[in-house]
Amino acid sequence: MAERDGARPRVTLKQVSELAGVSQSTVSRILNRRHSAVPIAAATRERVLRVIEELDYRPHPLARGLRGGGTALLGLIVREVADPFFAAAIEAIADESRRHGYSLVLGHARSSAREALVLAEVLETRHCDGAILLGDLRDEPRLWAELEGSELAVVAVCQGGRAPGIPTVDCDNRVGTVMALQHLHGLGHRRIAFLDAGWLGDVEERRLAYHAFMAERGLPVLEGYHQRLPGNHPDAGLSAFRALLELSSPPSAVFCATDQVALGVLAAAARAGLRVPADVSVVGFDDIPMARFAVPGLTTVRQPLRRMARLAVERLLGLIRSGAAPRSGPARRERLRPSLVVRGSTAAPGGGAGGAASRG
Amino acid sequence: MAERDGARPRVTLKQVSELAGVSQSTVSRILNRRHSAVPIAAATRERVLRVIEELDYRPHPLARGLRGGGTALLGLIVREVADPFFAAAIEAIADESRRHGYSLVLGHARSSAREALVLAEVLETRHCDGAILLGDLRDEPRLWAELEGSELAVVAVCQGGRAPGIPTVDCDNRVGTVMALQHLHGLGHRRIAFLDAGWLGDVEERRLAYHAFMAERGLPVLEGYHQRLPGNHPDAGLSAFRALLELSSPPSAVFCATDQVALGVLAAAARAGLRVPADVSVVGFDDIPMARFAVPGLTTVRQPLRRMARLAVERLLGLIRSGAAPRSGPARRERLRPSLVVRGSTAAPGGGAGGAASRG
DNA sequence: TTGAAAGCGGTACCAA
DNA sequence: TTGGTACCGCTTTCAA
Repeated sequence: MAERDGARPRVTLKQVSELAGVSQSTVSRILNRRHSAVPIAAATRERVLRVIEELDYRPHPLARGLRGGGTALLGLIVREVADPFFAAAIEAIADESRRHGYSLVLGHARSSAREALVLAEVLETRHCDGAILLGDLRDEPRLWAELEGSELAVVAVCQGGRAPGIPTVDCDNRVGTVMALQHLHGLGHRRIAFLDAGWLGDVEERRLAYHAFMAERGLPVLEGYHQRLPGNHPDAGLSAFRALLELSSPPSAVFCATDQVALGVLAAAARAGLRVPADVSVVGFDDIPMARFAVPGLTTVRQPLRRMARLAVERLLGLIRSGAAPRSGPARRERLRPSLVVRGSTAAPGGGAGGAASRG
Repeated sequence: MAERDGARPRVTLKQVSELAGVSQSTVSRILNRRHSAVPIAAATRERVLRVIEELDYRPHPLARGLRGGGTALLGLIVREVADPFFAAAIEAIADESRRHGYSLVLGHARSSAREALVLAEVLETRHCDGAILLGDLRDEPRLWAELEGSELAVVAVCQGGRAPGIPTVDCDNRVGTVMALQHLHGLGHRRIAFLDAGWLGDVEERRLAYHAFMAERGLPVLEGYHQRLPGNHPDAGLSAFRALLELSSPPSAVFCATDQVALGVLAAAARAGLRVPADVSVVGFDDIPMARFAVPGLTTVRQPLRRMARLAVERLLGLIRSGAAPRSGPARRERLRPSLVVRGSTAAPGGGAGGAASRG
């Protein structure tokens, strides 16, 4: 009755060694067989392994980490955990990490000086063996400062802008945008509007690509055709589409920087009594799970998420294994090719009563 | 050139103490002032704090945890990270945890013996000070076995079924279901179908509540009115709704166990040329972010997620502070009251050409 | 082929 | 009020 009731006090390496009648070093060696420039007697190993089994012994990760063995923990810093695209990315990264024996520590990066600090603490220490930056975090100066000074292994995913000295994995937003616009253009659309999704991340590249495409083809970007949204949310897409309808010459197609925005546009169109795609075509970007189930199904550009996750994790583990991150000079940037997914939200213009312009 | 280039070798407690001319104990005490049954000279504290500042010293969490100080890490075990409802829950829990200085370690629990093991390792060790189980994990025997044997502080959220000896926070699914059905009933619906969403979690309580409600009011649950779905996904809702349309007497309203399923129903209705709510009313459950932007807006039952998260984290921290979890007997179960959110997907029956029955 | 022992960075108990 | 010091559980030389 002396000890806390039901407290199974944890099996230690020492106990294993004693019960097996060997030294701790021996047990440790058997556990980490990779370091075996040292041979071990088969009989000894046998015996030790049996004891380990019997006692259901598990190495203490903290102790291990403290001594320099790594923590099997990867930090994942995300701005918006609940965003459908990022949620899917988190899932993919978590799966991929686990395939390699790592768990994720979630750093939710909602802007705020104090929070960024906490986050940095999680990172900077040896708590995590490495970290993945998911999404655009350029507006987190403390984070970058912290990263700069540390030798932590870091990889960025969907970072949008370049991260100094940090290997990056993202999809080729320019190519994706061109795919979307070519699709619309091919259907006969000329009046194509663009809704961005705030200033963050990949959105910027898509915006640039839109303007480049329109200029190249000599398509007009009328006043108001490029709507600036306050953030990446259906709400924003909804309002922006309304603004589009107020224009003297509304577009016949809308290219949205993200699916989230596009879903808002679909909602707005429905509420305005417009039919998609008869009255107006809509294209998104990302191919979030919901895109398939929108009404109508959303034509969009798919990011190869699993492959991106795999690549990011592999790069990160590579960095970890190879010692530290030589955070200097331009780092490798991996750009995966997206693909166009055509669903029901796009069609040739004029299928309805003359496009969105016919409204009112 | 002896050491790795750019490796800032980490400031330790010892260095601080030496530079400040005090002992390690003193520094440690100043850092953890809560344990101060011990007074400390103001001058000393001053000096030490300055050195800490100067050296930008941060305690090593691993070392701290090893000695028993806790890791400031909470394990979060989730089945489906990318599910919109759970993603929102993760966000809420992450925010709440951070308000208390804790980070989350993500355990992605997709069923698989080996994975559950890895997960258990993360938990069982002192890696995490406690853990939150999010969603139904009853089919993870290894997890429960592990939990049983450990003294880890654990709280379950949206667990659906009871978890033996584990404090639980969820919403009152029965009340929520009744709200939804009363709403439909009040609008005049009598032929109300139910789509479950697999067998997991809260769904079961909603199913029971549906049958109870229908029986009480003497409403018929015709053959096929309760569709069993393979899982919680729009896809499943889509197929199930099609099956509903095949019935000789299709329902005038559909109550879905989750919004995910309801979104699938909305898509299916649109593809079948049915108008919602004129031809058929649809109600969901959860109020995921997308529900507002569905076409039409989805009437649904909202779970008070922030409050649930707050409660869960507080309970967990309480357990952690109070020592261990006395994993025995029935534990407290907190059921929060949901609320009905009426949007455009519900209306009195017969508004269209006679309900879904009129199809074909 | 194996063992002894010195840490890793802190915390906390016991003296002074 | 402070300092000394024995650990926490494991890895890793260095010897034997």
